[in-house]
Amino acid sequence: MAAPERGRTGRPPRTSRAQILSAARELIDDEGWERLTMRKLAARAGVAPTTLYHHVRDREELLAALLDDYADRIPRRELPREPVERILAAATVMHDALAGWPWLVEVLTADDLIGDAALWMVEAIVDAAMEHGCPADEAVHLYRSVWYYTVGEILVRASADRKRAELDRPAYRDTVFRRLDKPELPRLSAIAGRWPALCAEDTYAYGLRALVEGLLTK
Amino acid sequence: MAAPERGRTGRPPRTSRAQILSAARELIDDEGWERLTMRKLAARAGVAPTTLYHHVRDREELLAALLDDYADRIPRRELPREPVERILAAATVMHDALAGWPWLVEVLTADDLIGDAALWMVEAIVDAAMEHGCPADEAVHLYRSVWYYTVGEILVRASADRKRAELDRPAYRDTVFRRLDKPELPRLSAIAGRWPALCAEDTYAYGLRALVEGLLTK
DNA sequence: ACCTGAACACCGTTCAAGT
DNA sequence: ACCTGAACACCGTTCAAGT
Repeated sequence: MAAPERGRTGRPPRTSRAQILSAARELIDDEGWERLTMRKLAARAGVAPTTLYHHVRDREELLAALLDDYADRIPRRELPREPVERILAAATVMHDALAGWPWLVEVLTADDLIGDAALWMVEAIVDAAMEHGCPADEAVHLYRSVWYYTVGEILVRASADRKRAELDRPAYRDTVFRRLDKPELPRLSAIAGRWPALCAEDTYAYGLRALVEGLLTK
Repeated sequence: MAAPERGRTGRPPRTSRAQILSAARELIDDEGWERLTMRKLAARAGVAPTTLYHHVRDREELLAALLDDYADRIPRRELPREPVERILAAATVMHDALAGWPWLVEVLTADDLIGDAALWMVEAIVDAAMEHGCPADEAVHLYRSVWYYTVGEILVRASADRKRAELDRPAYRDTVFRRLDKPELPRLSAIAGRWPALCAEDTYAYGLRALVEGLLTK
């Protein structure tokens, strides 16, 4: 009741939530999200660690805020009219957004955390599937299959990249494939040398199209 | 040279690596893998925290050991002869093995960590794809698409389950879908009420079949 | 209202010392 | 050879006290 519109009481703020968020983004880009600690973040923001708790509830809320923020920035693309192509395009927007900041997937993998701001992509996919002739349930299931595939791709690629960056150990896969000349694994033995190169290829779009066409031509 | 076959020198071991691993398994089953700390593990094993480092190099090696161990226990199933069905069956074995201990995915998501013991499943899929007529590269790409889809499904389901278990917050998704009556999201608004139920359905096999058939009928 | 230092209850890991 | 306590360099978070 007595709270004045403009004149607040007490000390004026020196730190804003926005400052904290952008410091957090810097820190994550520099060191990765697992290495974001409240204490390091405070240091970068130039405040005491305890000050952070005036602006965010806890570490988890901070990460969720970063995620929402990022989702808001995803530009809304014009999507093709043809349903199948529309699904592929919307899924690709999701995929590319995640690929740009793969740690998000690790924070968010719950089916849902696709906050508000990202729902238009879900809508696009469900709508296109229904326009193509799917009943509602199937459209949702299609969306979920696409989501599984997309999350998996991002995650596998992200952790492969991370492993590659930590050059200390020579990539477990390589040691596995080196000893790989077993009669019970003829196909893998034959292809062992080319395996790393084949895995490095970007086949997201390829698999996505197959998945969607497979789902729609049942 | 002088090392005797049987008579070792020094104090006899009181702790074995196997004991540590099984204590770790208990701890993970009780509290989840993120909560497995070296100190808690030591307490459960009845030794000093520092003792663990005599038996495993560090926490990461411990987790890798658990993973290898688990992979060794996956029973080798007889797979169908028909290629498409063989792919589906092998993928399902992978899927079910991971579903039984979903934290593994989070440890392992690198494309590779499918240690030695699990390679037969990869072999089965690549082999079936080639028998069906795929060239080697395509067979590998098919395997990877299946792997993405599988990893994604496990991960999304596991973290949804975890969220549900932490009942303190009322599932972000539900709050999102409650306010969901926006004209720009007509499909989602119409289906909002049924969304949770639809997401709870197990559609792994459904999407897997579509993906594989989509990939093979290009 | 906003910020802080001190403190609590933790971590993983190393290393010199004990048996 | 095996095990340990003490110690190091960290965590996230709370809370009473300062301005």
